[in-house]
Amino acid sequence: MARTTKTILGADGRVLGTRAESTRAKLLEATAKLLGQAGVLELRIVDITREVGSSPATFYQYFIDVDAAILALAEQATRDEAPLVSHLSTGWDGPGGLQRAEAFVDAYMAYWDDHSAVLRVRNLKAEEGNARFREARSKANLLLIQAMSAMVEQAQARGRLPAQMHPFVTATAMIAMIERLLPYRNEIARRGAPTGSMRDTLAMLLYRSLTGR
Amino acid sequence: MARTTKTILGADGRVLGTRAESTRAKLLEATAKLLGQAGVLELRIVDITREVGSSPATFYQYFIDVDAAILALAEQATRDEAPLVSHLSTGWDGPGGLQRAEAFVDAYMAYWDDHSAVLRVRNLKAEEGNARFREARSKANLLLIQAMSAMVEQAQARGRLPAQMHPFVTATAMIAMIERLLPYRNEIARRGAPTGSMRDTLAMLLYRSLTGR
DNA sequence: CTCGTTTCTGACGGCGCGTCAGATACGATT
DNA sequence: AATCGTATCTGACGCGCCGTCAGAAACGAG
Repeated sequence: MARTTKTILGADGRVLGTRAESTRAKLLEATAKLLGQAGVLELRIVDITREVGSSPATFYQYFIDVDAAILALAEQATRDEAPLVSHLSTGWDGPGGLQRAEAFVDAYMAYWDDHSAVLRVRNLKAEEGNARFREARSKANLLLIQAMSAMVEQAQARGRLPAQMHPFVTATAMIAMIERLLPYRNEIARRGAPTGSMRDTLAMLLYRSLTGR
Repeated sequence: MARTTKTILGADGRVLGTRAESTRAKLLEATAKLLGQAGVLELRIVDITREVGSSPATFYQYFIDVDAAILALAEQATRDEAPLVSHLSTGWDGPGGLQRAEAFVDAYMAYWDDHSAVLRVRNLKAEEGNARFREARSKANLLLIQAMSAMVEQAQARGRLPAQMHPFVTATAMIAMIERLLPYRNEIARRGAPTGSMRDTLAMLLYRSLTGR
């Protein structure tokens, strides 16, 4: 296999110069911005190019379609997710375990806030059966799920969690829960739940389900 | 407030005759079908009407836009979700509690399978900030969340769950977890997790988090 | 069979899509 | 500084879907 340098390519596979790279970056930025303002369904390539002051034809020099651009953004998000694993790999046993769970929830919430629009679309497409996006999602969560699985296995070995809990499934469920609950935040606030109760509850649920304590 | 009979109305608010009602139903059915086959992003009104063998103009006699049709489908799904509450209202304490949790998970999975495409779009639009869809989602889950909240409160009163777990947030988190995990099913299966391990794990997580046992 | 009402549709202007051939900007070379 | 080859950009086009309207067709009450 050829060594993969991180050279960025255009839609036709050509290597990009500096000017082109900057244009591509601007297009991605505009895509992310519009995705956040309206929904995916309203996203128009014309609007993206208008945003950066160029022509629709330019867009197609960098991405074969909108999906390709969104996928690039999703991969960017994946890179930002990796550092979160540091909150898990230390383990949550012993004193201060719950605090570490809370720190993880905080970090995950911040991460999600930064990328919510893109992650939403990534997950939608993954669920709709798009292989590329499903792959992107798997890859993004892999490290976290592995770390959480290890926590479950350890808790099971110590007899704190029942054996019929499948570590991988449990870990995936935890990610699912936290991923999904964040969009509900406003709704929960509207119900009059005190600020921070979401963080505390989520941390507690993770802590209990992963360590068995 | 006037008594609301379940009269179905057209896009202009007129009362529909039998012929019209059947056309409307066919359009909804076609919408659901296409939504399941491809994604929302590929859903074309022309295709819906082609499916039914009528003209695009007909569609607009019943729904002001695609969203209106999807919303109607979502409300249909809401009606189908209500019976699930019977699995919760009996409580999961005492012997056989875990089995009841498993029965609930089974029922929820069946429900989700029937409506996945519509629910996916409903949730996407809700998360993107669409008020009508957010309302539809709240309403759909309300009964389940209330029942789960009551379970948490009871467990807290008995000292089985910590007080800092907010009942409403916990309940919402449980719904979020189960809702979200289902689309991962294939992926989980691909990882080699045994059939049924997802059901068992999910049931165990719900059981532990709601009853504290 | 007639006629008023309900329901359907053909046809149209508008707009975004994706593609091409040609225009423009760049920067290396002399 | 002028030239030239290449990298990058764009105007313009044909296509298909959108959403609307005026008129056509189907219905059913009498």
